[in-house]
Amino acid sequence: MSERRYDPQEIEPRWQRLWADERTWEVPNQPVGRGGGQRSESFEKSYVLEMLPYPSGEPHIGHLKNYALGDAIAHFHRRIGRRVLHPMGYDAFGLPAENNAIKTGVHPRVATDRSIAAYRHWFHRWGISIDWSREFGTHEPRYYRWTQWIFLKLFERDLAYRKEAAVKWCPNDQTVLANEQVIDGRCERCGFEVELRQLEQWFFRITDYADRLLDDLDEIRWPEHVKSMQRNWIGRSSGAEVSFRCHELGIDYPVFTTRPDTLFGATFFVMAPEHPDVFRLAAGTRREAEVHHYVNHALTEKAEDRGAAEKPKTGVPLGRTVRNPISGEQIPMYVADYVLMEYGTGAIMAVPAHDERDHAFAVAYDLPIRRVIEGTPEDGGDAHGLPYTGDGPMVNSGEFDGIHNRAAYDAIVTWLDREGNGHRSVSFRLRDWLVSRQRYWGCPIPIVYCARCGMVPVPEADLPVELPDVEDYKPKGRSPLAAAEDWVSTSCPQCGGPARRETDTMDTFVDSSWYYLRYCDALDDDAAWDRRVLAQWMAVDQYIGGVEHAILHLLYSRFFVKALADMELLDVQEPFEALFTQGMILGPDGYKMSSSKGNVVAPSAIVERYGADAARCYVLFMGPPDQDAAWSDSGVEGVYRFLARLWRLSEDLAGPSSAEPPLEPDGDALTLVRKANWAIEKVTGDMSGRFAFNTAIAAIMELVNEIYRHPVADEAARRFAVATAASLLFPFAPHLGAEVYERLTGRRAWEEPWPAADPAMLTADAFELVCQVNGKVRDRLSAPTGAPREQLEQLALASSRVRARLDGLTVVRVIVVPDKLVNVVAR
RNA sequence: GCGGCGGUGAUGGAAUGGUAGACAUGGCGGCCUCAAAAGCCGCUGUCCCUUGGGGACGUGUGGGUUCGAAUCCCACCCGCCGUACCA
Repeated sequence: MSERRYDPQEIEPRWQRLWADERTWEVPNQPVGRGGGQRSESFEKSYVLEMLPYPSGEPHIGHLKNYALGDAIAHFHRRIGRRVLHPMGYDAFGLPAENNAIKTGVHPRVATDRSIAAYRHWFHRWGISIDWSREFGTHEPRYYRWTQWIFLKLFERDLAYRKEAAVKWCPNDQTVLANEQVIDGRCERCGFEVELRQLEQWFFRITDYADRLLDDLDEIRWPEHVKSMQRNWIGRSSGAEVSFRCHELGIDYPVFTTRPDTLFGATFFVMAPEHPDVFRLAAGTRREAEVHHYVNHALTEKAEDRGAAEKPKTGVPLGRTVRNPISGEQIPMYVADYVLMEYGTGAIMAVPAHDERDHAFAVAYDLPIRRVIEGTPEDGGDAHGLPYTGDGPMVNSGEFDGIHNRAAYDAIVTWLDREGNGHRSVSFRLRDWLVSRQRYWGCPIPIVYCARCGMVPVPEADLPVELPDVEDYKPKGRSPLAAAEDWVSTSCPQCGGPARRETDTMDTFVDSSWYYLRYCDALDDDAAWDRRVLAQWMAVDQYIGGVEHAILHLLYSRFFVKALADMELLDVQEPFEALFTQGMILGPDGYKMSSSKGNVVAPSAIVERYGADAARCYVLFMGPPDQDAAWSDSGVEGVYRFLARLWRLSEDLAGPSSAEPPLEPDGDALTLVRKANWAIEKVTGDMSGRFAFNTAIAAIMELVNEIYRHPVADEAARRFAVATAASLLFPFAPHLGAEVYERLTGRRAWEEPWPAADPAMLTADAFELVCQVNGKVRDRLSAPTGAPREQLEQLALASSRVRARLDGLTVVRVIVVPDKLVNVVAR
């Protein structure tokens, strides 16, 4: 054995230099000629993409896992003959760089570019196969020029609009937030409790796409839990809108209900404290003061307290009544904080007999409870207990009595429609996307305000509206850009008169909602992309990232693609055909890594100690890649030992002779050749379809172990086995894979087609026949492969161990599974 | 509450109707060495029979389907993630 040691610090930079010098991973676009430009038939494309990183400091271990995963897939796709697009960029705008600027005075651009340099360095050092010719940061004017262009396209189609609304405001970050950025009533970034503010802001009309965003989930290969999160978030429920008329004021109040069948049971009516008509309704009644007091209290209450699950129901009467359109009775109106302004119409019909919340309220305020659906025990419903939310025949419902409530549902909606009192309706939980932010480090919104012309879009030719430098980044409730007077003050593109620029910037999720489109045509300075070039690559065939983006980024991107498709700017309906969500790497203590816990594992330290290959292999070997797993130092050492074992084999066997399998191997050589073919089959299977990288790597380990177990086998067989191990390992540990493969074959692993197993080597002459008696293993015998069932049965019945178990019993039946087992059933 | 996912040795995990525990970690023993490191080889689910070998048990719990169940079905317990006074 060699005296030299496996030294990744020598091997890895050598290959990295070669790949950089030769630009190995660059893939040019196909020329787009007149008329043509569609995807060429001569190759199958594969767009493999990991979520782009937000550059902050240095990459962490989660990045390593993300890119190790994507790179393995990209390499595998290349070697099975696909043309692979595997680009990289940076999600470079955002609050952390800006907050850092406030603290240190360093311009966010400087800090961000420094981080980008670090990320780029490490991606090279990890040996990730990236097409660097397409790299960009979303903070570069050559990119955000087109972000602004998309904004204008949305504005043109009225998909971007400005309106005043009660919006979520983070008092710490001094900016508004999208609904999706509020977690449990707190800012997802800093954890401060959000406040409601009435402000005029920019929105994207994502709600126009709610139905398609929901329905098209069925068309994409995404993990079920991510789809389910999106379905939840969009929250479609179908029901009816029903009008309740207040005669005293002569106003119709519509409510949304999913249970029009219970309309006869609506015995009171409740409005949200935020409902704009609450004060108007109470005005002049003896309840006026009480209503004011209640509403003011509700509006100042913290979101967290108000939403508390076990909170008792409170509310006050408005002193008015509305008419139940179907029963004709006048029912009292209330204001209560359990009704939400943001959902439905901000008012509800209350059916205490068949809704838990309405029931609790009715009990607290002694309101009438009228059952309209009879519960039946076989429906699982208590025939007497209320509230009853199950199904059953209608009662107390006039002409609808006696029919099943599901049938009554349709009948009542039809009746409402005919009488002009309501109609079928669908309600969504999804709100429009609030995209403006009162912060500096983001993409400027390309709009100017002119005293004469009003809101005017910046002409396309004037893009980009460049982000100016400012002195003071500190947020003061308005964008720091507002202080850049020279920049704000401009002239109107329409009339030439004095005008002022929009000083809000865009939510950074806007930047990342289309970056994968730009990669396809990253160098195009005349357009965001050429539709024909986009057609060569889109959609992304495999997207890989963290589950934390299940709603925000993934929903916004889907919305963008649908909106752009409607504008005939691209030809797909979904951006990401398949999605893989990786699990988190936890600290060695099993907790989420955080500097405050002191359990952070820095990839730089691991790579310096064990090399990039060992680090990459280990994060893939830890367990199924979609599962969380705790870091283990001894685990990475084990993988390093495995790589070193393979490397030492190549030391012994290096040389110019071939690594072709021997023609007619026997004995140890045959065992080795078979094992190598078994590994090819196993790794190929683990990588196609499912991403069982952990078991793929385990199979290569088995192969290497087998080679060690047969040190005196025929050299041709050993060379073939080692070269095969290197070839299979290449997608996971590209440096060592290339190194060993070249030593044995003189060729480059990435230029080789993926190996195909020799079917003749996948089966042996004999197999181990498992003999069971009544389902329990009693013996294992060697039997010839492909033997007929009768022969296997006889073999098993001849076994003395089997016979001993059958003593005194009668054989009832014998089950034979060819090439596997025999089960003797005896009584 | 609703939706999704999961529960297997000391540990990460493998096995998706056919030999439970691949592979790796940790542990124990051996070889090499003056010694150590590295490396190589072997053993390692639990309990029992006092061990050449054999037996029983064993995949959260209880039931079911099946010749055969970690795997399929029903009920329950526990954990994680998302969401929630959504009408």
